[in-house]
Amino acid sequence: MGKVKRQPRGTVSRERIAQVALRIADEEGIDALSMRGLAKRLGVGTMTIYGHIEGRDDLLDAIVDCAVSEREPFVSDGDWRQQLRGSVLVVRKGLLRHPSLVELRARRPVLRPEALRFSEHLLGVLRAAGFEPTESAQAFRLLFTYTFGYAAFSPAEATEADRAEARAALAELPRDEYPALAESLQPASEAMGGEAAFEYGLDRILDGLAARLSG
Amino acid sequence: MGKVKRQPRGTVSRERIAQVALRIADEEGIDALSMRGLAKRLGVGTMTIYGHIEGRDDLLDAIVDCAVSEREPFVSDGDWRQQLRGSVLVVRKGLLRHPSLVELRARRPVLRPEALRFSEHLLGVLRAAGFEPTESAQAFRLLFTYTFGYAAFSPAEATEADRAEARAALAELPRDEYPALAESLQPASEAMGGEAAFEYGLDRILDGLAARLSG
DNA sequence: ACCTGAACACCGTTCAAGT
DNA sequence: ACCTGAACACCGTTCAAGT
Repeated sequence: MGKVKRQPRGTVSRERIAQVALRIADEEGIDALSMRGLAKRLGVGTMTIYGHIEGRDDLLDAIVDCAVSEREPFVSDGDWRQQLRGSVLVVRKGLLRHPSLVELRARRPVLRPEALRFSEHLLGVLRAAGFEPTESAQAFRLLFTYTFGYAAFSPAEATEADRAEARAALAELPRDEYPALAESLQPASEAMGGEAAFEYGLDRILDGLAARLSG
Repeated sequence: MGKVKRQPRGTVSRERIAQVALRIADEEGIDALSMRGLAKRLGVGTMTIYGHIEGRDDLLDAIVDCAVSEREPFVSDGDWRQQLRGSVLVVRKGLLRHPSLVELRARRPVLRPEALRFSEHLLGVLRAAGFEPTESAQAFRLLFTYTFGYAAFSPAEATEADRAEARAALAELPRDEYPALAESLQPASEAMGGEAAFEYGLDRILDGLAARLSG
């Protein structure tokens, strides 16, 4: 295909490759991101990528760096609870903007320095609030797990087709064996949006942590 | 290779295929499970599988059914809090035994009737405890998200090599920029095992939910 | 009826060759 | 120095053929 003109040398760089790869991963998922497809999108030969990126694992690291680089600052105002709540919501916003971060984190631990600033910030707030080091680590894990878990396992990110499929599957269950699920199909229960449900859970977690300090 | 003897007809069935596939998925991950590799393990031609399973998606459904079928019964004794706590721990045990369930759920919603009994049970306990339908759905999502999120994102399931890599990466961070993470490298903070941390978080969530009923 | 090899369109990565 | 086509060992699935 003569359509795609070869770019002059030096046009692709680690950063540019990561940007385009991040876009593909966010839009179509990590599985749909291939070295060959990425090269085609960049207008270069497949092997050109290997001049700037060591391989698929390194490409995923580059994607994380690219996605994390545009994060908003964490919240450092207010009491410890406001800081945790605000900072968790900042990260949630980042995960909504770049859903591939969740998929990437599920595949392997993310140890990029910039990505670790979330851990550092939350741990620092918890320590300053009065939690001992061990409990701070446990509380951080709770908040981290909930934030990433919600993004990974919440049905909210599903398409309308997915939601229709879910409704159909639930409607086919025998009512007498699944009475609570049947009730949850009522409009009142479905009305709750993804953000409201996320904040409900976050507030229960913060209530539970607050009880540890005041008790 | 004449080593692998052909099995007589009818030896493979949907159940047997699912059992072997589940084993591979649990041990090596969903990505390592291939139709070709599975067929080789079963001692049949690749296309024989397609006589019993519609395709890869159907294979994953069959795996879920197989893994869920051996779950322990949920806890129905005690007050609502004991029932929630006990039932969540039953599911956590199942996820530890079959880690591929977590990977599968992360890829797409699981709508198999037996798998939905977890939702049904927890929703029923929450309704009986006095939560309204909408709040029951939110509280269930919180518990579900935490349980699956912990299995997906907790570093506990990592190998010793992974943990060493994590320690090395953390040790290389500039101490003055990551003081709280540096502190968390101390032995006292690392001593907490995966189960203790899971139950810590679960208890904070239950505290937060209890506060909603008593407040 | 049940099983399966060949073929097609993919994939990541190595290697040797092009400019 | 920088880029890349061919090749290798994979993948899921369709199709037509074997028994």
